[in-house]
Amino acid sequence: MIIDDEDKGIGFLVTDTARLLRKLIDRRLHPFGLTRAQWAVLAALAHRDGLSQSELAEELEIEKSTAGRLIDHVQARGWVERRPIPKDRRLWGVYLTADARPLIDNVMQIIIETRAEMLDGLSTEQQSQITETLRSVKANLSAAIGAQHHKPPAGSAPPDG
Amino acid sequence: MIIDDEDKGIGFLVTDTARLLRKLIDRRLHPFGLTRAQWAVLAALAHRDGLSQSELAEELEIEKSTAGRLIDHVQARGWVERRPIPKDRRLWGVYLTADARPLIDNVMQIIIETRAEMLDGLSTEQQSQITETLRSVKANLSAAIGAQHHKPPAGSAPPDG
DNA sequence: ACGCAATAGTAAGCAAGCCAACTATCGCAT
DNA sequence: ATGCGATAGTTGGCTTGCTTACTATTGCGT
Repeated sequence: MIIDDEDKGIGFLVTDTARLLRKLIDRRLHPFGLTRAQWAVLAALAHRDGLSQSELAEELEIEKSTAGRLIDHVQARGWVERRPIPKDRRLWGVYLTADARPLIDNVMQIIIETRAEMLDGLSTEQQSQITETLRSVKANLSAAIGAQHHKPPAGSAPPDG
Repeated sequence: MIIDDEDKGIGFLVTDTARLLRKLIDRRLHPFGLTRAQWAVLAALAHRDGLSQSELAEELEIEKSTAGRLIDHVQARGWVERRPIPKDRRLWGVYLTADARPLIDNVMQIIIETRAEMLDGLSTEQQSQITETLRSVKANLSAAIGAQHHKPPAGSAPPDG
């Protein structure tokens, strides 16, 4: 039951790394009035504009409620607009505005620089390996969450005796 | 036509992985009335009991305000208590209660199982590599944040407005 | 002894993430 | 065509995280 420092393990390492990355990027984007999460929205739309909110949520792998609020923020800043989609009145397409374009170019530079700093000292080989490994881990976690979704934890609440 | 994970980069990969991990563990600990972040507090104290709040914050690499609130929660649940430290009246030692011990044993099992699922299919070699690589990345990020700390963003001025 | 900087902890405010519950709309089956 | 389940989006509530600002206490230098 003693937890070894070294054995704090990959979980803590991933968590800490993600937190530091968010902290760093949030600070660097702060002068632009932008957060990392909001940047992800703009980046996704730069890749493919006009996604519906649910498509955006799926793309970013966040809940639709979270996506909706992120869109609120960037829309309030004037970088994005919601347009109704005539075919289905439930849908709202999210589109970048003209204002967003120069912002994206600027921020993209910062992101690229930050990525370089983050990966400083890593060999190309290491970068490929960590990418591949993280993809496996992510897939494992997705599978576990999916399973959790269909069947609630076996040990916790089986009142049927 | 799902957008390729490929060019999203290691940053998004780390972020997504951390988020999935948190989601999974939060769900599995929910029956215990515990979150992943609160578990980290208990785990740290299981490793070394009686830390002050600032020491705990440093150990967990979070801000002391965040740590304070986490302690509030686990204290409210009765798993931890704050004891004044006579030598310095600013300090509060955080100690596990007797109630926490069996909980920790139970949760530890779940954490270990989850870790195994997360790492399923990875070779020992891959596990060592990702650990080492993540440590480098984390160090790079810490360095960047430290630099940011001393010298506010001088080079990158926001585009007017 | 006094004043002042540093440290420990708290509080308030904001963003982001989750979940659950709700409304509106759609589509399909009867 | 009607009604009902499924889907899109919103809202409210909660936790975590950071930042900033505040109080209390300490310790050091003069």
